Amino acid sequence: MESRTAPPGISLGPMRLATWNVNSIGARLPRLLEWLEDSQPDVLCLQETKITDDAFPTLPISALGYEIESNGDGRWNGVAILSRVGFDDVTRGLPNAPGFPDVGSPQESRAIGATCAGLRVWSVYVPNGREVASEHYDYKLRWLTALNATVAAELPGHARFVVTGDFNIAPTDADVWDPAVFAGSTHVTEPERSAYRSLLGLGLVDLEARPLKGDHPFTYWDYRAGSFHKGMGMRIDLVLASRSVSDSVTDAYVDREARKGKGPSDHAPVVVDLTD
DNA sequence: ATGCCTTATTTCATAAGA
Repeated sequence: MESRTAPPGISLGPMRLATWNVNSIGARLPRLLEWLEDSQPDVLCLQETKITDDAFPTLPISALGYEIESNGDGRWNGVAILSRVGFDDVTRGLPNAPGFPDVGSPQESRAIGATCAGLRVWSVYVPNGREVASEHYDYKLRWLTALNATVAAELPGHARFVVTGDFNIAPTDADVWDPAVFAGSTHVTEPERSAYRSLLGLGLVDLEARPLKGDHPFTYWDYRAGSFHKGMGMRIDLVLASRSVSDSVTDAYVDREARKGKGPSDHAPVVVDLTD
């Protein structure tokens, strides 16, 4: 497919952007293909693909008109971007991300950036953190610092800029089904929320999607204990956008329908419609 | 008090997720 490159300041018409933590693209492929046909995103950011780049199921996805850029290391993690409006300037990994378990260890596959029809997009899977005061939590905060640095470096040069994906941060207490349950847990601590607010401080806007049902735009529900049907969710999949992008939003919603039925991911897609 | 579910893999058990 021919790549489309937009000159600075020129957008190429309406665009549907989406993000979805699919919890294994191998297990989710039938649901993903069905969702692509139904929802018709122009650009889809994926997280937790859990597959190497070589093994990525390119054929059935390209048959629907999408090009694929992925950054995967196999069993865990893994991110990708699907685009039917072309790719430019693909970046695998954050330029300065720490490794794990040591800062100097190889970088995990948690970020991929690309420019699609003039929109600079980062698909990110922020580390979980596991337990506060663990090495995993420290790693999460270091990783978020690196993400802040990347945004600070790139945002000034890209009027149309988005960083989206699974942030593993609930920005406020309203973003979890019961704040009392999360007291002392990761995802809600002040350092994590401070890292989120730092991203906003750089000039990004949190495009808070509307729920298709109920009052809470949750994007994740644990598989266990009937959490989805009881409304026990969290808003941790975010779309953070530059002011230019934010000003062009015509709709943004959480597609909770994708969380229903047989073999769903534990996350729902977030869909954002943009116009000129 | 804990598991509850789902995933991939070093598979009939484990690690990880959030």
